[in-house]
Amino acid sequence: MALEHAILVSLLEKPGSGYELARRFERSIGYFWTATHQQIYRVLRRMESDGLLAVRELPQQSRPDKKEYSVVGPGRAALSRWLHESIQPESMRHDLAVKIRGAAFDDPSVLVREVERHRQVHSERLAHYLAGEQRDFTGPAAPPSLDAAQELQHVVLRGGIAYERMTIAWLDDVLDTLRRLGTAEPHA
Amino acid sequence: MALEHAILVSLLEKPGSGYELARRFERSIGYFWTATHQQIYRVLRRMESDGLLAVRELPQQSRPDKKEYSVVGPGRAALSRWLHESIQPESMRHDLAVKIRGAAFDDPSVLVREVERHRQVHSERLAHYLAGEQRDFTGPAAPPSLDAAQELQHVVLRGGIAYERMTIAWLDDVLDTLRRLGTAEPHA
DNA sequence: CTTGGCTATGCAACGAGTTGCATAGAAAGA
DNA sequence: TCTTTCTATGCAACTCGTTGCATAGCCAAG
Repeated sequence: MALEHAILVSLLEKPGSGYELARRFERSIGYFWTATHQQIYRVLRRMESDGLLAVRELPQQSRPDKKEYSVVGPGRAALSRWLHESIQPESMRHDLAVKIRGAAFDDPSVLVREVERHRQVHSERLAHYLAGEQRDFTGPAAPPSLDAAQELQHVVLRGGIAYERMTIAWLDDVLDTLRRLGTAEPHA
Repeated sequence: MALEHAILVSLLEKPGSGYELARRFERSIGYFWTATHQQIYRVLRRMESDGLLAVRELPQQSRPDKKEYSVVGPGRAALSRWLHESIQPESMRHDLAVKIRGAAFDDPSVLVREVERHRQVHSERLAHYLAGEQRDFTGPAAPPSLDAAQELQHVVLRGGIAYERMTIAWLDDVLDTLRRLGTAEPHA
């Protein structure tokens, strides 16, 4: 149940509402974790009733009220406990790879479009990460010296960048292979 | 619901029992998809009752009977349909990255051991993949020319290799960062 | 002026995935 | 001999995660 921990980290970095968390999960935290707003609201309520979080109701005009969550003592302790546990290395879950192997039982060339589309998405993500890196860490507007939290955010972002670069290179390899098979063995 | 599709691909590559599938999911298919035997048995039963698979009961002596599943017409059609659909590019779910960002709120050096352990696991996986590549595709015992299915298996395996190499390099980067922070700012 | 998007939260239902347990005989190692 | 491991399947209970829907007022674009 690492969604809880991802939420703790995100709220320690900055308190916020469920809605705000959901948006963060589409951006920075979402580089390596995703969740829908449903998931987030449900877990937030549970974490609050477990005493890991505190809520503050912020009435807003012309907008629904907002519940701002922040981490309290037991939440911080829970995160610390988790950091000292060991987790098992993640295992992949890569639909596209399943499709690629499956293409052997159909026409491989039907996947060319799909793989191109994925390549496009990963290119955009890479550009987005690189822009973020410039903005926050390596560009002229970035702070001249970084604290520990920023250093760690940067190394995670470098992981995201490395992942996208690797993925793009691999998808090019896949496209070459699919096109080679397409011309060599035209299917029905 | 891509587990269904992963099972279809695996059974098209070679019919087998739930138990055998579970073992494959620890090896080749498992490079990019995982499932427990529970998951697999349950889905197999559903797929069979949906008419996607056929079962053959193989009585065995001194061993529980085995149910060998194979893909039948509608199963093949379901796979083909799925191949023509588009799927959304996967999104990460990387516990370790959550931990790394979380380490800012504790002592970063507690993660060194953990990251080293993950690095070790990924090194072993890389060695395992490279051995498999030698055996099946690039070594002297590999078939001299490959059919489409083998080409596609190979390009997926190359993806696994690229992934592991990238991950190992990134974990080295993480270790450098953690160690730098550990000496620069010794915590309580 | 109407459609769609944004903020903000939530219910209900479902499907996906994990964990613990159970059975049961055979072979291999301590 | 005793314990563990392997083959082979399965139930029950649970948590995790997704999808569709609902509310509700505001703002911007067509």
